Amino acid sequence: MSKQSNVVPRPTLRRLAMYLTHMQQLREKGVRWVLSQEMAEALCLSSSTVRQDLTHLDFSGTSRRGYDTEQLAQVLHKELGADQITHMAVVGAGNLGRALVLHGELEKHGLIVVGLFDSDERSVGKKVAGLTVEPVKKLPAVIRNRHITVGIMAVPGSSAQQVANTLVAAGVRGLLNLAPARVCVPKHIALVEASIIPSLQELVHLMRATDR
Amino acid sequence: MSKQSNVVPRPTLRRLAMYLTHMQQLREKGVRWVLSQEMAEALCLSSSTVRQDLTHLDFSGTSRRGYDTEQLAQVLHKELGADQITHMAVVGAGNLGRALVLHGELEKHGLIVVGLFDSDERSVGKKVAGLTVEPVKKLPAVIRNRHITVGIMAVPGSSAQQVANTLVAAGVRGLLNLAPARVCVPKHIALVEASIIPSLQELVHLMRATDR
DNA sequence: TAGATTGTTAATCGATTAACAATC
DNA sequence: TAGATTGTTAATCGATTAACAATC
Repeated sequence: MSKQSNVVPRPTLRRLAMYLTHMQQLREKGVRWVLSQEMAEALCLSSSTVRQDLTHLDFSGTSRRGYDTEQLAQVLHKELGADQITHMAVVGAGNLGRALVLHGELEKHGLIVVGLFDSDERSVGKKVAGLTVEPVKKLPAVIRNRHITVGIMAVPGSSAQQVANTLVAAGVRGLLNLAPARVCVPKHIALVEASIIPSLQELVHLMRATDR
Repeated sequence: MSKQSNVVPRPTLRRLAMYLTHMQQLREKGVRWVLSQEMAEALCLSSSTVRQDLTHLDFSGTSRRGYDTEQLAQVLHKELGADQITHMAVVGAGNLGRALVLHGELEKHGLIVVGLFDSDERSVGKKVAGLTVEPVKKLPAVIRNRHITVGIMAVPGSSAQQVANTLVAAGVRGLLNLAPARVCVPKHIALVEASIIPSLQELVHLMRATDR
């Protein structure tokens, strides 16, 4: 009945998102029940990890039958905040920033881009899928007026920290950093890194390492 | 002289990429030496973590002076594979896939997109920055002919596993998964996940959790 | 009931942090 | 030399895995 202690470890959190997409796929196929062992196989995990992860949810399985896919999908949906609308701002109207605005999948998860900013005068005023690129100096006012709680940074590495500071000062409570540079934020601000270049560098190293 | 044991832990690897961009920024400013403590502050780490990480490199600092920024940049550059050209294929010519092809920064790191594929007939033949979108069925031949070693998956979650299988069968040795679904690959294939939607779900959860 | 699967507890593994000896 | 910083070793922390009792 009452929620678990509520501090979901980060690695678990990432897997919860995977469980949700997997449940949605199973439900489309009409599968009602799934075993921890089956989930583990589908997602390259151990069944132990799956069961441990699910203890963080306000949810239980049934011995010998496994987990109700619909119920699990619902609980995960809520746990990952998809039951509420989140307003986001994208900073950086380059190729990546524009791609995000055009990305239709976000809305399915309650995520809406309601602001697009760029520091380059020349791109200000351009339209991207119904949104107009606005200058970064308008950011603080827009963040407040449109109730934006998440900032997505799609800027060059050299300006990443400065943009992060601006967003935090404007009042966002979470940052997704897509820039190829680490940023520092106060610890009450949630930060997730998903930069592509560092990920590719990691990948290339792993490939070399297995060579030898 | 001889390389360290050469199994760089993943968390360390991610930080090595950060150290490299930081070194490049310092060098632009003309900074010759940097202390582990200074690096730690700039990147929100502990100096202990920085020193531990650097032990994985074929490189040493100097007591009381710190690390030579140029030398460290060089060693990191090499360690992360930027000294060699890596040919990559992007699968999925949607907004994200096209943004990657147009992303000018990749080449600075020795990363070149030499193939762009899509399963949708309608986008086949279109040009994106000098590359022509090719049908997925040509993938195996192209991977071989153009010496492609990395596959970047920018496809819907529902087709992610199938695309991964195709890429692996075609002979790539590393995969960057940008699709919102976990994929399984044989263990000799390097895999890095950098999907945006799961990252945003993680972020939204973290924001909620700190609320309470 | 018997048997298989969950939920949970304990053991293992790996990464981070702390502490300090070696070094410049 | 004295003092501060690196490199390294040991202690701590956290996540994963293994094992098993509870449950259906």
